[in-house]
Amino acid sequence: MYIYSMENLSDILTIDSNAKTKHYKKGTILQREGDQNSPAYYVKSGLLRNYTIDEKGKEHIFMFASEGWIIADIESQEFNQPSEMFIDCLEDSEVIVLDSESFKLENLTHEQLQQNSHLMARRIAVLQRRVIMLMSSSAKYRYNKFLDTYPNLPNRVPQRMIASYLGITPQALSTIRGEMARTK
Amino acid sequence: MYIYSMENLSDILTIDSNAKTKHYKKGTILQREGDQNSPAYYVKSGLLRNYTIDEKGKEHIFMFASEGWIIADIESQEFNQPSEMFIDCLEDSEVIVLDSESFKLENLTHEQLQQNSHLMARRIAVLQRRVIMLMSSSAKYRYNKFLDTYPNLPNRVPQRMIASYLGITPQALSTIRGEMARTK
DNA sequence: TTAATTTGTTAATCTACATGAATGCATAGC
DNA sequence: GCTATGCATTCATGTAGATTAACAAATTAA
Repeated sequence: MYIYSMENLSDILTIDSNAKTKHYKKGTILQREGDQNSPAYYVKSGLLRNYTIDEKGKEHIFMFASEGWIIADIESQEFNQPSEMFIDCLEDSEVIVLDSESFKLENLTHEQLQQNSHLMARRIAVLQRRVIMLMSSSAKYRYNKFLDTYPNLPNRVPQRMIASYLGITPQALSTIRGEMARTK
Repeated sequence: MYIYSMENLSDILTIDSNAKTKHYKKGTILQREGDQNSPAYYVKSGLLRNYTIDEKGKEHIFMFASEGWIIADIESQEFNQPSEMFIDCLEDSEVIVLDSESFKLENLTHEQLQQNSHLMARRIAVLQRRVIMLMSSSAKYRYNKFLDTYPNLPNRVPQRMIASYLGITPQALSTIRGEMARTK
């Protein structure tokens, strides 16, 4: 699974000329664990997230995708396996659904492959940083880094989901915020 | 930075026909933080690792690369920035050094780009799993998963480095191993 | 060979964060 | 509009793993 931003919509439409914009209500689940041939979603407006649910029933959020981002389950696409993750809408959203077929590497032009490689390289960079942060930084540090990196998200995303993204409980995040407010 | 395996050497040589095999002694540092134009390394024999060092001077290992793997700093290549990571030899190693120039997307054929995309997709899958594991699993579980996934590495890699890869201290890993040995 | 350095183990203590529960607010459904 | 469900906060308690330190075994250097 990955997310990346694209310069503009015309790029998308050369990938899949059949692509149509769809409107989804907040809370709509676009993809479930177990789905086959999971498509990619380009977000025109609104906000999506993808996440897994572990054995204990706990959600773990990988990524938020707002305007101009693509979100997809790269792993299931690469290995042709049923998806292990969920994608849903945190706001009413306009989304272009890109058929999994049109995203297959065989169907991409040289240019599109290059573009794709850049986007994947960036995705790798983000994931790598996140691994390092999880291994070496406190929850407080990670939260501040999150605020720096995605300054517009905190207004739009419930705190329990930010906590999930950071890998801590909502209670722990609340405590951190309390401390920060007091220390000022 | 990423690592991936390649079917055979001929693939490599079409990428960089000038590539020569070099021999390095155990402990040799191939790349340092701050290096520019970091190349990719194909491991013919031996064992490499890449890692960062944080503000407190602590090492964090991203990956081990044994025979047939490529290791490189994708992030620094993608953004043309000085590398933030180290690469060194854990054993005497035979390595093919692939010039950063020959790895630029502009110089790759359509086939090579496709190949590259597959490898990056896999790398993303691995990193994603690692993020999830760090967020949801105990050190003990992660260690056992590591043993399952890389059964030949524990003999070749010192424990403190396995601990570093897992994101725990050597003492914690030792305790876990002690418990496992006792429980049997 | 001996000395010096690195490695792995064990144990005592400390701390960041989890868990569970109670409370006040906001949001959504009817 | 009222009720019910979900969300954020706070507190009390529990625990995994960090830290510090001491020691034995293995490796490297002289």
